[in-house]
Amino acid sequence: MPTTDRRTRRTRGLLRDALVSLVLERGYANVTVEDITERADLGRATFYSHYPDKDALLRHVVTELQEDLDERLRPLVPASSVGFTGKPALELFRHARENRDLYLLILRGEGDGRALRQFTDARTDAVRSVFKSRADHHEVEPRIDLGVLARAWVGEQLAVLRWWLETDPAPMSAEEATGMLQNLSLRGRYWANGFEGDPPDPAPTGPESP
Amino acid sequence: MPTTDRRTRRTRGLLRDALVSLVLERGYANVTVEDITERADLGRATFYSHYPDKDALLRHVVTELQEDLDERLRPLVPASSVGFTGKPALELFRHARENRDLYLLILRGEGDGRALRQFTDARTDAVRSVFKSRADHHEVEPRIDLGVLARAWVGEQLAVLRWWLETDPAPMSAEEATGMLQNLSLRGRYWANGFEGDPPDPAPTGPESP
DNA sequence: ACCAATGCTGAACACTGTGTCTATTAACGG
DNA sequence: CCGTTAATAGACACAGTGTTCAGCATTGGT
Repeated sequence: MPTTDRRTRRTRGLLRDALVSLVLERGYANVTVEDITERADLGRATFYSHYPDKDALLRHVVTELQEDLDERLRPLVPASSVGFTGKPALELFRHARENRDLYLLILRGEGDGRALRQFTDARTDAVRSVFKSRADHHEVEPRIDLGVLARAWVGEQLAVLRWWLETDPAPMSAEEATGMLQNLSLRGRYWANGFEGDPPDPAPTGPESP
Repeated sequence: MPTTDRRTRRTRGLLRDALVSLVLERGYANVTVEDITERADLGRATFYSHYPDKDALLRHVVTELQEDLDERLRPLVPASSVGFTGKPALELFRHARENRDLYLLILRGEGDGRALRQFTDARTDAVRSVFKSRADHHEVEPRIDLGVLARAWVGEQLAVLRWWLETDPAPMSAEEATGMLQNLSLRGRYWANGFEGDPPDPAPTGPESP
């Protein structure tokens, strides 16, 4: 339900684009409301008739992105709770490529990291619920708390996503990147580093280990 | 080589503590220089005779923390390039527990995420070089680019570290937490989720997958 | 114990950016 | 076509910044 008035839509879009480009250029703290309205070619008063402040604009932009992402992920999730298809990760990477600037802004923690926290937490919740239904469906007992597992997986995902978006020229396709990520995450670092077989048991980590 | 003058040391310490506590209470953007000096019980002018602005203080505090961490990690690194001891991760977690507030501030991306980026990047570089020397030492061929591997591992580590610091009451000891993290990271998500054996090969991810 | 050097302080300063308001003009949609 | 709503320029009080300076207090070295 986008606002009906054409002027409003236009103005908010201009503000969004101006914010994103300016923040990537100078960093969130070095962008003023006047900078934004100037680049958007709008009066400063106009800004305040849409958002109470700079933070509110950023919050709105990020929330919008999340909703868009959720919509694209929704049809994929039932499938992924059955096997390890890697499809949600692929869709995330595609979505990120289509909204590269905004994703970079978020992943770099601009705006006091609030955007990144919001994004991370939302992803983590979604991932945890997929893990949960997968565990139930296959009747397996997770060896590690699913909340922790979800956090670790999201941390891994977003670190690689940031690398993939920042590296120029593009190092690989979204398919290749998520395939690699999937292999690393499912098989583990021991395998990824090039070793064969099972990793050694972790060294005893008591207060005095020889 | 700490500054010799006792007054200087005292003042900088007070500023550091005031900054950290205030940022955790209100968020970086909602803390003014006057807030800091007031809590530290110092004149506002004093602040500017030490740091040009708020950002500089935060940068300094984070850099100091990094140097302290590096010093504690240095003796452990040669050992860890031989096997997968998990000792650097354990030391990181211990260091974080001893500097809980500052770590929380960093991991939450306060201060436009600059601190977090600085911290993440430094860790990533260190980890990559360990991976590199391990690969050389054991003469194995990494299956994934070591830079990517390092980023993923640091992303995983810091996500779990943040969870461990934020969860109250403390869910487990540093030894338990890093042991769990090590198992997850080395053996992978397939194992951690409770499945047995090797994960299925990733589904073909071409433009048209059935 | 002394004292030159250095750090701390409060007050005043100009300046930048914020958020609000108002009267006016322009564009919209039904 | 017209009543409604959005955009705008300009003015306003205000909060926080970063600088300066003259005084006072603490310091470390001799």
